[in-house]
Amino acid sequence: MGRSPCDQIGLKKGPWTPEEDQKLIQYIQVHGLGKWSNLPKNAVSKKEGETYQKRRERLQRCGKSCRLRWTNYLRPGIKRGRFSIEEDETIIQLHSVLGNKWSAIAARLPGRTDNEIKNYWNTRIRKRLLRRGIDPVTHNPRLDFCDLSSIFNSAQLNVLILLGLQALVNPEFFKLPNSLLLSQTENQELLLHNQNSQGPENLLRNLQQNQLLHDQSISQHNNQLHNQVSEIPNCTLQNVSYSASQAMQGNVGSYLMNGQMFQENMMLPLQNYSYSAFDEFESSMIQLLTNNNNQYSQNFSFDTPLSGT
DNA sequence: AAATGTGGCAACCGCCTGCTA
DNA sequence: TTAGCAGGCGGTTGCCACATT
Repeated sequence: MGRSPCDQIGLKKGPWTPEEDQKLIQYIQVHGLGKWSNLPKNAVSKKEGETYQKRRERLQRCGKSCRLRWTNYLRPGIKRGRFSIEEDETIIQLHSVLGNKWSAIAARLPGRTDNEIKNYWNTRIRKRLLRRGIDPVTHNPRLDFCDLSSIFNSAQLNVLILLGLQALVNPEFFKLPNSLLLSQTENQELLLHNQNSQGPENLLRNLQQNQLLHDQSISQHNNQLHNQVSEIPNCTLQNVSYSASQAMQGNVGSYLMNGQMFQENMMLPLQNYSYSAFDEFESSMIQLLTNNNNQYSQNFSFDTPLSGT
Protein backbone atom coordinates (compact mmCIF):
# COMPACT_ATOMS: atom_id res chain seq x y z
CA MET A 1 0.00 0.00 0.00
CA GLY A 2 1.40 3.33 -1.03
CA ARG A 3 1.83 6.39 1.07
CA SER A 4 -1.36 8.27 1.73
CA PRO A 5 -1.45 11.79 0.19
CA CYS A 6 -1.81 13.20 3.68
CA ASP A 7 1.28 11.36 4.89
CA GLN A 8 3.63 13.61 2.96
CA ILE A 9 6.37 15.12 5.07
CA GLY A 10 5.54 18.61 6.29
CA LEU A 11 1.79 18.34 5.96
CA LYS A 12 -0.13 18.99 9.11
CA LYS A 13 -2.82 16.77 10.57
CA GLY A 14 -5.32 17.15 13.36
CA PRO A 15 -7.67 19.96 14.28
CA TRP A 16 -7.77 23.04 12.09
CA THR A 17 -6.82 26.45 13.46
CA PRO A 18 -8.77 29.67 12.66
CA GLU A 19 -5.76 30.80 10.66
CA GLU A 20 -5.87 27.73 8.48
CA ASP A 21 -9.61 28.11 8.03
CA GLN A 22 -9.09 31.68 6.86
CA LYS A 23 -6.49 30.63 4.32
CA LEU A 24 -8.79 27.99 2.96
CA ILE A 25 -11.80 30.31 2.74
CA GLN A 26 -9.78 33.02 1.01
CA TYR A 27 -8.41 30.58 -1.50
CA ILE A 28 -11.83 29.22 -2.38
CA GLN A 29 -13.32 32.71 -2.64
CA VAL A 30 -10.70 33.57 -5.24
CA HIS A 31 -10.28 30.31 -7.11
CA GLY A 32 -13.53 28.51 -6.54
CA LEU A 33 -13.97 24.86 -5.71
CA GLY A 34 -12.08 21.96 -7.15
CA LYS A 35 -8.38 21.33 -7.73
CA TRP A 36 -8.00 20.41 -4.11
CA SER A 37 -4.58 18.93 -4.64
CA ASN A 38 -3.28 22.29 -5.91
CA LEU A 39 -4.84 24.18 -3.05
CA PRO A 40 -2.24 23.78 -0.30
CA LYS A 41 0.65 25.20 -2.29
CA ASN A 42 -1.41 28.14 -3.54
CA ALA A 43 -3.29 29.09 -0.41
CA VAL A 44 -1.56 31.78 1.64
CA SER A 45 -2.77 34.20 4.23
CA LYS A 46 -3.51 37.74 3.05
CA LYS A 47 -4.28 39.30 6.38
CA GLU A 48 -3.33 42.93 6.74
CA GLY A 49 -0.18 43.65 8.69
CA GLU A 50 1.43 40.32 8.13
CA THR A 51 5.07 40.12 7.17
CA TYR A 52 6.11 38.93 3.76
CA GLN A 53 7.54 35.81 5.31
CA LYS A 54 4.24 35.11 7.04
CA ARG A 55 2.30 35.55 3.82
CA ARG A 56 4.53 33.04 2.16
CA GLU A 57 3.49 30.50 4.70
CA ARG A 58 1.59 27.82 2.87
CA LEU A 59 -1.42 25.97 4.07
CA GLN A 60 0.31 22.83 5.22
CA ARG A 61 -2.62 20.51 4.59
CA CYS A 62 -3.22 17.90 1.96
CA GLY A 63 -5.96 18.55 -0.56
CA LYS A 64 -8.10 15.84 0.84
CA SER A 65 -8.03 17.38 4.28
CA CYS A 66 -8.93 20.77 2.76
CA ARG A 67 -11.90 19.35 0.90
CA LEU A 68 -13.17 17.65 4.02
CA ARG A 69 -12.79 20.77 6.11
CA TRP A 70 -14.65 22.81 3.53
CA THR A 71 -17.53 20.42 2.94
CA ASN A 72 -18.05 19.50 6.57
CA TYR A 73 -17.43 22.78 8.33
CA LEU A 74 -16.65 25.90 6.33
CA ARG A 75 -19.09 25.59 3.44
CA PRO A 76 -21.83 28.26 3.53
CA GLY A 77 -25.28 27.15 4.54
CA ILE A 78 -24.17 24.48 6.97
CA LYS A 79 -26.75 23.99 9.67
CA ARG A 80 -25.28 23.23 13.06
CA GLY A 81 -26.81 22.27 16.35
CA ARG A 82 -29.40 19.75 17.37
CA PHE A 83 -31.35 17.76 14.83
CA SER A 84 -35.06 18.53 14.79
CA ILE A 85 -37.66 15.81 15.24
CA GLU A 86 -38.51 16.12 11.56
CA GLU A 87 -34.88 15.67 10.59
CA ASP A 88 -34.58 12.76 12.96
CA GLU A 89 -37.57 10.99 11.41
CA THR A 90 -36.39 11.74 7.90
CA ILE A 91 -33.00 10.23 8.62
CA ILE A 92 -34.55 7.07 9.99
CA GLN A 93 -36.89 6.70 7.04
CA LEU A 94 -34.24 7.43 4.45
CA HIS A 95 -31.84 5.06 6.16
CA SER A 96 -34.41 2.30 6.05
CA VAL A 97 -34.45 2.67 2.28
CA LEU A 98 -30.94 3.79 1.43
CA GLY A 99 -28.89 2.14 4.15
CA ASN A 100 -25.55 3.73 5.03
CA LYS A 101 -25.59 5.99 1.99
CA TRP A 102 -24.84 9.04 4.08
CA SER A 103 -24.20 11.34 1.18
CA ALA A 104 -27.53 10.39 -0.36
CA ILE A 105 -29.30 10.98 2.94
CA ALA A 106 -27.49 14.29 3.39
CA ALA A 107 -28.70 15.38 -0.04
CA ARG A 108 -32.24 15.24 1.36
CA LEU A 109 -31.41 17.26 4.45
CA PRO A 110 -30.42 20.79 3.47
CA GLY A 111 -27.56 22.17 5.52
CA ARG A 112 -26.55 18.84 7.01
CA THR A 113 -23.40 17.03 6.01
CA ASP A 114 -22.99 13.33 5.46
CA ASN A 115 -20.41 13.25 8.22
CA GLU A 116 -22.76 14.94 10.67
CA ILE A 117 -25.61 12.61 9.81
CA LYS A 118 -23.33 9.61 10.08
CA ASN A 119 -22.15 10.72 13.51
CA TYR A 120 -25.70 11.43 14.62
CA TRP A 121 -26.80 8.02 13.47
CA ASN A 122 -23.98 6.16 15.15
CA THR A 123 -24.14 8.02 18.44
CA ARG A 124 -27.87 8.57 18.89
CA ILE A 125 -30.32 6.93 16.53
CA ARG A 126 -28.58 3.58 16.32
CA LYS A 127 -28.52 3.19 20.09
CA ARG A 128 -32.11 4.32 20.40
CA LEU A 129 -33.30 1.75 17.88
CA LEU A 130 -31.34 -0.99 19.63
CA ARG A 131 -32.95 -0.04 22.92
CA ARG A 132 -36.33 -0.40 21.25
CA GLY A 133 -35.45 -3.84 19.94
CA ILE A 134 -35.16 -2.68 16.34
CA ASP A 135 -32.30 -3.81 14.20
CA PRO A 136 -30.65 -0.56 13.02
CA VAL A 137 -29.43 -2.25 9.85
CA THR A 138 -32.66 -3.82 8.64
CA HIS A 139 -35.07 -1.58 10.56
CA ASN A 140 -37.04 -4.69 11.44
CA PRO A 141 -37.77 -6.00 14.88
CA ARG A 142 -34.94 -8.12 16.09
CA LEU A 143 -35.96 -11.56 14.94
CA ASP A 144 -34.40 -13.35 17.86
CA PHE A 145 -37.17 -11.91 20.00
CA CYS A 146 -39.90 -11.49 17.48
CA ASP A 147 -41.02 -14.99 16.74
CA LEU A 148 -43.21 -15.49 19.75
CA SER A 149 -45.15 -18.24 18.04
CA SER A 150 -42.04 -20.36 17.83
CA ILE A 151 -41.46 -19.73 21.48
CA PHE A 152 -44.98 -20.82 22.17
CA ASN A 153 -44.43 -24.05 20.27
CA SER A 154 -40.94 -24.65 21.56
CA ALA A 155 -40.36 -28.06 23.07
CA GLN A 156 -37.43 -26.77 25.07
CA LEU A 157 -39.24 -24.03 26.76
CA ASN A 158 -42.69 -23.53 27.80
CA VAL A 159 -42.73 -20.60 30.03
CA LEU A 160 -46.48 -20.51 29.90
CA ILE A 161 -46.71 -24.06 31.13
CA LEU A 162 -44.21 -23.15 33.78
CA LEU A 163 -46.45 -20.36 34.86
CA GLY A 164 -49.64 -22.25 34.32
CA LEU A 165 -50.77 -19.65 31.84
CA GLN A 166 -51.09 -21.68 28.69
CA ALA A 167 -54.83 -21.86 28.93
CA LEU A 168 -55.05 -18.10 29.01
CA VAL A 169 -53.49 -17.42 25.67
CA ASN A 170 -54.82 -17.97 22.21
CA PRO A 171 -51.94 -19.33 20.06
CA GLU A 172 -53.06 -17.18 17.13
CA PHE A 173 -52.19 -14.27 19.22
CA PHE A 174 -48.51 -15.00 18.88
CA LYS A 175 -48.67 -14.92 15.13
CA LEU A 176 -49.42 -11.23 15.10
CA PRO A 177 -45.83 -10.07 15.44
CA ASN A 178 -44.70 -11.95 12.36
CA SER A 179 -47.63 -10.85 10.26
CA LEU A 180 -46.97 -7.30 11.25
CA LEU A 181 -43.35 -7.66 10.31
CA LEU A 182 -44.36 -9.17 7.01
CA SER A 183 -46.61 -6.25 6.16
CA GLN A 184 -43.83 -3.85 6.96
CA THR A 185 -41.42 -5.72 4.72
CA GLU A 186 -43.92 -5.80 1.90
CA ASN A 187 -44.41 -2.08 2.12
CA GLN A 188 -40.67 -1.56 2.07
CA GLU A 189 -40.27 -3.72 -1.01
CA LEU A 190 -43.04 -1.82 -2.72
CA LEU A 191 -41.29 1.39 -1.90
CA LEU A 192 -38.01 0.16 -3.30
CA HIS A 193 -39.73 -0.92 -6.47
CA ASN A 194 -41.33 2.48 -6.87
CA GLN A 195 -38.09 4.22 -6.14
CA ASN A 196 -36.24 2.25 -8.79
CA SER A 197 -38.87 2.82 -11.42
CA GLN A 198 -39.58 6.47 -10.70
CA GLY A 199 -36.26 7.87 -9.66
CA PRO A 200 -35.00 9.34 -6.40
CA GLU A 201 -36.96 12.57 -6.73
CA ASN A 202 -40.07 10.69 -5.63
CA LEU A 203 -38.43 9.20 -2.60
CA LEU A 204 -39.95 11.45 0.01
CA ARG A 205 -43.42 11.25 -1.50
CA ASN A 206 -43.12 7.48 -1.58
CA LEU A 207 -41.99 7.46 2.00
CA GLN A 208 -45.08 9.37 2.99
CA GLN A 209 -47.29 6.98 1.06
CA ASN A 210 -45.49 4.07 2.60
CA GLN A 211 -46.02 5.51 6.04
CA LEU A 212 -49.73 5.82 5.33
CA LEU A 213 -49.97 2.20 4.21
CA HIS A 214 -47.93 1.21 7.18
CA ASP A 215 -50.18 3.09 9.59
CA GLN A 216 -53.26 1.51 8.07
CA SER A 217 -51.72 -1.91 8.42
CA ILE A 218 -50.85 -1.25 12.01
CA SER A 219 -54.32 0.01 12.70
CA GLN A 220 -55.75 -3.26 11.41
CA HIS A 221 -53.40 -5.30 13.51
CA ASN A 222 -54.11 -3.22 16.54
CA ASN A 223 -57.83 -3.81 16.15
CA GLN A 224 -57.20 -7.55 15.96
CA LEU A 225 -54.96 -7.23 18.93
CA HIS A 226 -57.58 -5.52 21.05
CA ASN A 227 -60.10 -8.19 20.13
CA GLN A 228 -57.73 -10.95 21.08
CA VAL A 229 -56.52 -9.36 24.23
CA SER A 230 -60.07 -8.89 25.40
CA GLU A 231 -60.36 -12.67 25.50
CA ILE A 232 -57.50 -13.04 27.93
CA PRO A 233 -58.45 -12.79 31.59
CA ASN A 234 -56.46 -10.28 33.59
CA CYS A 235 -54.65 -9.14 30.50
CA THR A 236 -56.49 -6.27 28.98
CA LEU A 237 -54.74 -3.30 27.53
CA GLN A 238 -56.64 -1.12 29.93
CA ASN A 239 -55.08 -2.94 32.84
CA VAL A 240 -51.56 -2.22 31.78
CA SER A 241 -49.77 -0.48 34.56
CA TYR A 242 -46.40 -0.70 32.95
CA SER A 243 -45.72 1.98 30.38
CA ALA A 244 -43.69 1.14 27.32
CA SER A 245 -42.30 4.63 27.38
CA GLN A 246 -40.85 3.85 30.77
CA ALA A 247 -38.94 1.02 29.20
CA MET A 248 -37.66 3.41 26.56
CA GLN A 249 -36.35 5.59 29.31
CA GLY A 250 -34.46 2.75 30.83
CA ASN A 251 -36.93 1.56 33.47
CA VAL A 252 -36.69 -1.99 32.35
CA GLY A 253 -38.14 -5.11 33.80
CA SER A 254 -37.18 -8.66 33.13
CA TYR A 255 -38.75 -11.89 32.06
CA LEU A 256 -37.99 -15.54 32.14
CA MET A 257 -37.40 -17.45 28.95
CA ASN A 258 -36.12 -20.95 28.70
CA GLY A 259 -35.06 -20.78 32.28
CA GLN A 260 -32.98 -17.69 31.64
CA MET A 261 -33.53 -14.11 32.58
CA PHE A 262 -33.75 -11.45 29.92
CA GLN A 263 -34.09 -7.73 29.96
CA GLU A 264 -37.62 -6.65 29.37
CA ASN A 265 -37.22 -3.82 26.93
CA MET A 266 -35.83 -6.23 24.38
CA MET A 267 -39.26 -7.79 24.45
CA LEU A 268 -40.57 -4.78 22.59
CA PRO A 269 -39.49 -5.86 19.14
CA LEU A 270 -42.71 -4.70 17.59
CA GLN A 271 -42.24 -1.22 18.82
CA ASN A 272 -41.36 0.39 15.56
CA TYR A 273 -42.26 3.98 14.97
CA SER A 274 -45.91 3.85 15.84
CA TYR A 275 -46.74 0.49 17.34
CA SER A 276 -48.04 1.78 20.62
CA ALA A 277 -50.62 -0.96 21.06
CA PHE A 278 -48.01 -3.63 20.68
CA ASP A 279 -45.78 -1.86 23.12
CA GLU A 280 -48.43 -1.93 25.73
CA PHE A 281 -49.56 -5.42 25.02
CA GLU A 282 -46.14 -6.93 25.16
CA SER A 283 -45.33 -5.00 28.25
CA SER A 284 -48.52 -6.25 29.81
CA MET A 285 -47.56 -9.82 29.00
CA ILE A 286 -44.16 -9.28 30.48
CA GLN A 287 -45.68 -7.69 33.50
CA LEU A 288 -47.93 -10.69 33.85
CA LEU A 289 -45.05 -13.10 33.53
CA THR A 290 -42.75 -11.27 35.87
CA ASN A 291 -45.48 -10.79 38.43
CA ASN A 292 -45.82 -14.53 38.52
CA ASN A 293 -42.11 -15.07 38.74
CA ASN A 294 -40.83 -12.52 41.13
CA GLN A 295 -38.23 -14.93 42.31
CA TYR A 296 -36.51 -14.57 38.95
CA SER A 297 -36.66 -10.81 38.80
CA GLN A 298 -33.12 -10.00 39.68
CA ASN A 299 -30.35 -8.06 38.09
CA PHE A 300 -29.87 -8.71 34.45
CA SER A 301 -27.98 -7.79 31.37
CA PHE A 302 -28.91 -8.42 27.84
CA ASP A 303 -27.76 -9.97 24.59
CA THR A 304 -26.31 -12.72 26.65
CA PRO A 305 -28.57 -14.45 29.11
CA LEU A 306 -27.89 -13.68 32.69
CA SER A 307 -27.83 -17.08 34.13
CA GLY A 308 -27.29 -20.20 32.18
CA THR A 309 -29.13 -23.29 33.24
C1' DA B 1 -10.37 16.36 44.27
C1' DA B 2 -8.74 12.85 41.39
C1' DA B 3 -9.51 8.89 38.56
C1' DT B 4 -12.21 6.62 35.42
C1' DG B 5 -15.93 6.03 32.15
C1' DT B 6 -18.84 7.66 28.43
C1' DG B 7 -20.66 10.29 24.59
C1' DG B 8 -20.14 13.41 20.84
C1' DC B 9 -17.80 14.93 17.05
C1' DA B 10 -14.02 16.43 13.92
C1' DA B 11 -10.76 14.47 11.25
C1' DC B 12 -8.23 10.75 9.09
C1' DC B 13 -7.75 6.32 6.49
C1' DG B 14 -8.32 3.35 2.85
C1' DC B 15 -11.05 1.82 -0.83
C1' DC B 16 -13.71 2.79 -4.93
C1' DT B 17 -15.05 5.25 -9.09
C1' DG B 18 -14.64 8.09 -12.91
C1' DC B 19 -11.92 11.03 -15.69
C1' DT B 20 -8.07 11.90 -18.69
C1' DA B 21 -3.85 11.59 -21.13
C1' DT C 1 -7.01 0.19 -23.72
C1' DT C 2 -5.00 1.26 -19.61
C1' DA C 3 -2.45 3.40 -15.97
C1' DG C 4 -2.36 7.25 -12.97
C1' DC C 5 -4.63 10.58 -10.47
C1' DA C 6 -8.23 13.31 -8.05
C1' DG C 7 -12.29 13.31 -5.75
C1' DG C 8 -15.93 11.02 -3.14
C1' DC C 9 -17.52 7.95 0.28
C1' DG C 10 -18.14 5.01 4.43
C1' DG C 11 -15.73 3.26 8.36
C1' DT C 12 -12.87 4.22 12.09
C1' DT C 13 -10.02 6.72 15.32
C1' DG C 14 -8.71 9.89 18.74
C1' DC C 15 -9.51 13.95 21.31
C1' DC C 16 -12.19 16.61 24.42
C1' DA C 17 -15.85 17.69 27.57
C1' DC C 18 -18.80 16.09 30.84
C1' DA C 19 -20.60 12.60 34.13
C1' DT C 20 -19.87 9.30 37.52
C1' DT C 21 -17.43 6.93 41.11
